Amino acid sequence: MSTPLSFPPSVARQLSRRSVFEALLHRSPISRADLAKVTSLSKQTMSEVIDAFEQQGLVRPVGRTRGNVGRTAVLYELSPDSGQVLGIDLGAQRLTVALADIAGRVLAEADEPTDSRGGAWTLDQIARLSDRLARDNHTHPSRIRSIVMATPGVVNPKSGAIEMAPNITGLDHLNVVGLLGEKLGSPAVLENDINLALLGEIWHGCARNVDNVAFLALGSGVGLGLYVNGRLVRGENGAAGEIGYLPIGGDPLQAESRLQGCLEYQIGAAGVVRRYREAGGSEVGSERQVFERAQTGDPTAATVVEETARLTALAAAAVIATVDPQLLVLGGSVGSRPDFADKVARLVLQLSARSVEIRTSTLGRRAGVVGALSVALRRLHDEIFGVAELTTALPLPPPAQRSASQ
Amino acid sequence: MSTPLSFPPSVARQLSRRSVFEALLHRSPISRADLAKVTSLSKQTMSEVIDAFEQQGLVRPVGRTRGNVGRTAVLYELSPDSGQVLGIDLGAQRLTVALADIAGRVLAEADEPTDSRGGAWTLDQIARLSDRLARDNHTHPSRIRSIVMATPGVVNPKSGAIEMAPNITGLDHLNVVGLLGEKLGSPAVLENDINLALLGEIWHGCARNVDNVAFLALGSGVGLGLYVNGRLVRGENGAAGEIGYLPIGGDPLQAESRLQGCLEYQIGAAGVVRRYREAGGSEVGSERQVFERAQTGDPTAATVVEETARLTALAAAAVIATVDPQLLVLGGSVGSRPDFADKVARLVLQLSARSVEIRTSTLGRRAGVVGALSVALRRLHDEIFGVAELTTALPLPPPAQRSASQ
DNA sequence: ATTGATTCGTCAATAGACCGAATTAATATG
DNA sequence: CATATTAATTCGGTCTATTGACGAATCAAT
Repeated sequence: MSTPLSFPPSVARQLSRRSVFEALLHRSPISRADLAKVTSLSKQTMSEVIDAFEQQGLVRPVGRTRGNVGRTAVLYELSPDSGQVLGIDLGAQRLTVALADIAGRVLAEADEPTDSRGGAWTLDQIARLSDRLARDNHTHPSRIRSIVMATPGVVNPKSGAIEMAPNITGLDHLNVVGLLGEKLGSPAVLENDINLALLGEIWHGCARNVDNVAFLALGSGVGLGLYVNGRLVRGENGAAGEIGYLPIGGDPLQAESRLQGCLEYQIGAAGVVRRYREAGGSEVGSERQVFERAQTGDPTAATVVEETARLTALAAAAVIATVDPQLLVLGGSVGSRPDFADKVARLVLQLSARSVEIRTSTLGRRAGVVGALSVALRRLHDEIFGVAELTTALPLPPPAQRSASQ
Repeated sequence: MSTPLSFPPSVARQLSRRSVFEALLHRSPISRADLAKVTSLSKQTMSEVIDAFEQQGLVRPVGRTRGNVGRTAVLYELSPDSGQVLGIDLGAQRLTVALADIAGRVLAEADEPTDSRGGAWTLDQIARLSDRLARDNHTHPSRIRSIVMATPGVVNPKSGAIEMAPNITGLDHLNVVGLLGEKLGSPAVLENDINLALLGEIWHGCARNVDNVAFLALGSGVGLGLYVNGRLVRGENGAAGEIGYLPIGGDPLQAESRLQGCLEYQIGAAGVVRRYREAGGSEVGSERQVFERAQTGDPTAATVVEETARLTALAAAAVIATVDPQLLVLGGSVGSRPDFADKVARLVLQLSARSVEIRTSTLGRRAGVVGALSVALRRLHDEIFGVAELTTALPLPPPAQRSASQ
């Protein structure tokens, strides 16, 4: 329970390093004098810290100031080759990989169709694509120090293993984290794709600087990412946001509802197609066609789309009533269609007691990789400058406690 | 943005003090030698810290060790009069007040019917009762250093003001925080009563040591408290957990639904009574009688109760699908009825994809005050030993960032 | 070209905080 | 009563950060 480690004076140095690093992260080419001002550390301390950083290869000089009165200052920035991170988005159709340096500068991105054979083939494909990406960018895979992969399905927050990956075959029984880390030579972590898309929107997308966000993704399935109090909500089993199981749109005790979720049975891609067929619509290959036909005047399709929007809005209203987010982001291949998102937004505002801001995803299918990068980056930073042990709130004593005196 | 204060070596001392305090909190009569072991600080440092604490009046010696080989050690405990906190639960019917010392030992508790005139009378009543409680316990109101009050309705998380208090008249337009703090002579904070009941169960009740809890309270109204990632979820407007507005149990666009909430219209106390009347039941004064009649064989009442349980379970299932808690606690005057809770629990397990532990509140109507005490205590601790500025995660740089070199 | 103002960065001195080792104090045990 | 054992203090040394003084490098003006 109680903190196992002592606090030698070096915590102070650790904190100093941390705040210098943070300043470097945000105002990159910067002089030691300015760093001292920003961090309100002394110039002296600053020189010591920067020297250490430079010896470590974390930081490098980039030119000097010019034009100002007074002596010129040496400018520093985070060294791009001091550490890199890899983000992977493993989708059922598409595999995307991106590389960023320690300062969060995105160096490169690549994607290709996912190997449909699944299992070990998929892992091989990931390794190959990542490797190529690194080499094409004049860097070496060994520089990569943190890897995060977005995957559909439920990721167990304790073991980090994939528990249900409906659309990618043969991954549930593999030690994906272990194998991936081994193949790529650095620690890898998995996270649900919707959660990472949400984090992507928070870092680079439409949800910047918002602390309470709900991300509703509607595509082949329906899912929710939750960001509350500035932190991702995973849930006890990693199953937070599995709103396919919301008791909305049908009888939740029915067989289909129990199997794939009451709501998902209706508004998932398969559900949309089924409802269109049941309503007498002609044969379609995918849910996309239903939406396209609705736009070109097919009344049956329009009704199906309308009902889909209504159910989506009900789900959104349920989430809003439960967590009261500041912002609702609509995403996914269906959810981010402008016509559809508009309908949903209008309905949500009618349904909710208080008004919520609603936006559509700006990163689209890139959201997953970007989010993966952001987590990989954060993990790397924590590894170098972590102060996790110090941050926990003072736990209150258990009830049994009674005064020893009197 | 960046940390405004510097880190003189005294952060180290602050952290040491903090961890010594924590150890004192949990293993109260304890010697300096043992403290040194537990915190893994040196005996030397420990003596310095304890000396300072003693001078400050935070700690006091209580006897010595006996019976062991070697020199006896002086035992210390947190001094009960070094700081006290007050918890208040302002209910529509009942006003409860409790006093605890800095170590979380509950010193006294008192309650009486709420002054039905509301507004300023209620505030006066609170001040009077609190004052009496302090004096009856040989302490002085001036020793109280932190006050937290539970109140029904939505509390704005930014201003701390009551925004909707449906059952207590004349409080919404008063500066309750200010007046209360003034009357009682120390800083006061408001929090929603269900949120505090949840925190009460987490501190002293049935949800100890659980990090993801949903507390579903069903009484005159219906509400939810959410505890996620070890923190309370308030929502952007303090309206998280307003599940009366879940689109369950009726048409969410209907006038009643929009006004008081779709779900609440059905399963709130008024809704239960109304449904019983509509189903042909004889006249009843309160929802309680409906539940009692159901138990004594009234078939109409039984049907109404059954439907209430079903809707409650649907709401619970919605919450579980959204946040995936480890534990669901049922509370409130209706929700904690054993017969009712059993029904709901059975239904929830049928409805949810994965099994969740379900318990009923163990603190009952005390939950609110206990939770208020826990928050008041935490605020006091943070005031003395806060390290809040250091705990924020390293923010990632914004997307605009580009390398200055090349 | 010289001088002055201004800013950058280092040096040296000092204070706060920690630890480990040695020392003194107080007790139980044989 | 001597001895082992544990508690607490004293002392010396290390690490970190601050402060003020000072040299170095530049722009601006004479």
